[in-house]
Amino acid sequence: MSMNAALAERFGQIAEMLELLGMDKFKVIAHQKAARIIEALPNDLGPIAKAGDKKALMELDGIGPKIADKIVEFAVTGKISEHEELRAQVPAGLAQLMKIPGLGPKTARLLWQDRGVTDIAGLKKIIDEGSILTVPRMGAKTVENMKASLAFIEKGQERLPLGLAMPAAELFAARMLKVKGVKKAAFAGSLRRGKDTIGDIDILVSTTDPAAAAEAFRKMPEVEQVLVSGESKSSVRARVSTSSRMVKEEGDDETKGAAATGGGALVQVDLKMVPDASWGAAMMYFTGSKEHNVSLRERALKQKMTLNEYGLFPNDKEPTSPQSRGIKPVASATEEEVYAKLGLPYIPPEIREDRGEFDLKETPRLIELDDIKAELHAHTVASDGSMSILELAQGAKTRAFHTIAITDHSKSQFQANGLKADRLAEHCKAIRAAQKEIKGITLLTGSEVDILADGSLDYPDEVLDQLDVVVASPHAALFQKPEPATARLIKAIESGKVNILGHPTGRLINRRAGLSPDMEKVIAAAKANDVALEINAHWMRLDLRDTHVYAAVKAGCLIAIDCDVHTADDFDNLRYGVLTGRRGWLTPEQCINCWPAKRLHAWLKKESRG
DNA sequence: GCCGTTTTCGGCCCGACTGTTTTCAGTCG
Repeated sequence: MSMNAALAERFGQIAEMLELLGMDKFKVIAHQKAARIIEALPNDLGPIAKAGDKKALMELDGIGPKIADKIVEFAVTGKISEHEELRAQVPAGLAQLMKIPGLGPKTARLLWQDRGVTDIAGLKKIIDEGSILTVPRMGAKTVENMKASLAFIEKGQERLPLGLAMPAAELFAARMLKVKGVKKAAFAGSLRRGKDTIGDIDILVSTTDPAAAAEAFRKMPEVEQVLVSGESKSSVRARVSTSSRMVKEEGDDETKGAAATGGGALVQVDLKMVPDASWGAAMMYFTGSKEHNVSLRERALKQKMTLNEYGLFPNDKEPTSPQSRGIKPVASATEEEVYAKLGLPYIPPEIREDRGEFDLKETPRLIELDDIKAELHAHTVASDGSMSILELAQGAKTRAFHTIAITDHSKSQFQANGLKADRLAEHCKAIRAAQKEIKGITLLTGSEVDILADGSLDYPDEVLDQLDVVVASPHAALFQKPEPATARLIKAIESGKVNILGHPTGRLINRRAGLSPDMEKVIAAAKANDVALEINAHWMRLDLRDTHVYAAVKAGCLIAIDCDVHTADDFDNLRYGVLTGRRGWLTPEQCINCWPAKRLHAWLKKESRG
């Protein structure tokens, strides 16, 4: 585990334990915030912390003198004394208790101090005995809900990958649009912000008939449990497909798919209903992030206004909500006008993370799907792809790309039928021959060459020199420690033979953590050597991840967004790569796939590479 | 514990829903 991850984990635990002890909630929030900030940092805090550079640490938003001290203490001793002391007081199993939906810190504390419950097993015991009913505020219904939530978390609830959640959310929204009275329907939440995984699916509708919308929502075939159902919101647990292709093919046919088979993943889906005049304010509220919204509301208060999901209102400091008293909002119908009245440019959803977006003077021109004009990472049947060279070229041409690079695996990927040098030479001939058969798109010869554990490349220089494009990627030895991983990637970057560093960490979402190199150093090396860092657009990879893209973009490093095409459907993953790029504030200028053919081809031929 | 376009002290977003309650606490997003 990297130093940052270990620190974030400890601050998260400190926050949890303080909460369980009923300590000051703002101290809790401060530690939660510190954990979140540190988790998202691209660079390793180790060197700064070991040097005792408190001042540098305190420059980070949310890190003050006390937390800086704790970071230094951890870097030097490997421990945080406050963390150790709290652990001696609070049973470790209580954290698990708080992960049960509906069971928060107050209840966990009550169960612990009143009944001696210290973990989930203890909770189950008093549920079975029935003695839980004598705990204050514990009635039969609460216990029933608790049992359902226990069953839910025992199935192991992973966050749902973007590529599975988005097709499902589009299906739900499309259905809601057909319900009587519904004027608009869209998904919001972390899904709209393009996060790589999501905890639940948020659907917003504007409607004149909330009761009809709620009923249609609860009766959808995927719904297995209704959690909440009120006048303006409903929450359910629904089963969604875990085969991304199926949802697309399924369309709006409600009889097939996950709901019928019982497969798939169980996910919480929230429906929020608002009048159409509140659409913009509601979209902002429901899109988040929470941190972004808190900042917006604080900003509103400073301007003598108050912001909620119904609109931006003058702040008359009355205790009841302005909309309930018929006060007319200053802005509410569109997100643009709400931002404008707060003195802000429109902020794209993907960057609403309270990470500098409030300093923007105008809306940044972030990359869009249609900006992408080239695919530079694709496999054919020569290694582990399912398409021929011509089929691949045709697929790229259909998407109006001007260029596609054929980059099959190198020899060490024997399980993927990687090409030895002689086969690669033949393959390049075949690519050049295919070029003669298809017009309107440029075919480039290339390889996805393995970066071996020591950082050397899987082909000798003279082989790489023959190729138009070299994508270098780590595939094996993905459990390396951060230091050798950093050296490995930098050695590949500095080889002078590489155009693009492919899926730099090798992570697989929910399955494999991959490498944890010092990304700040990798980014600096890539910038210095004019190597582009890839955002692999496959939803199981999204590697670089958003925070790495953000750091790379700030450093002026070039980015490639590629689908790593193996089958025809893989081209459709591009939108996830673009969303990840947008989360990193990526502009088309900094993304080589957006460049005109001439500029891209000239860049690939740069002299430093062969 | 953090932070400053009122502030270095005194704040720190806002509303919906549920279940258990006789008016509200706890949880969630």
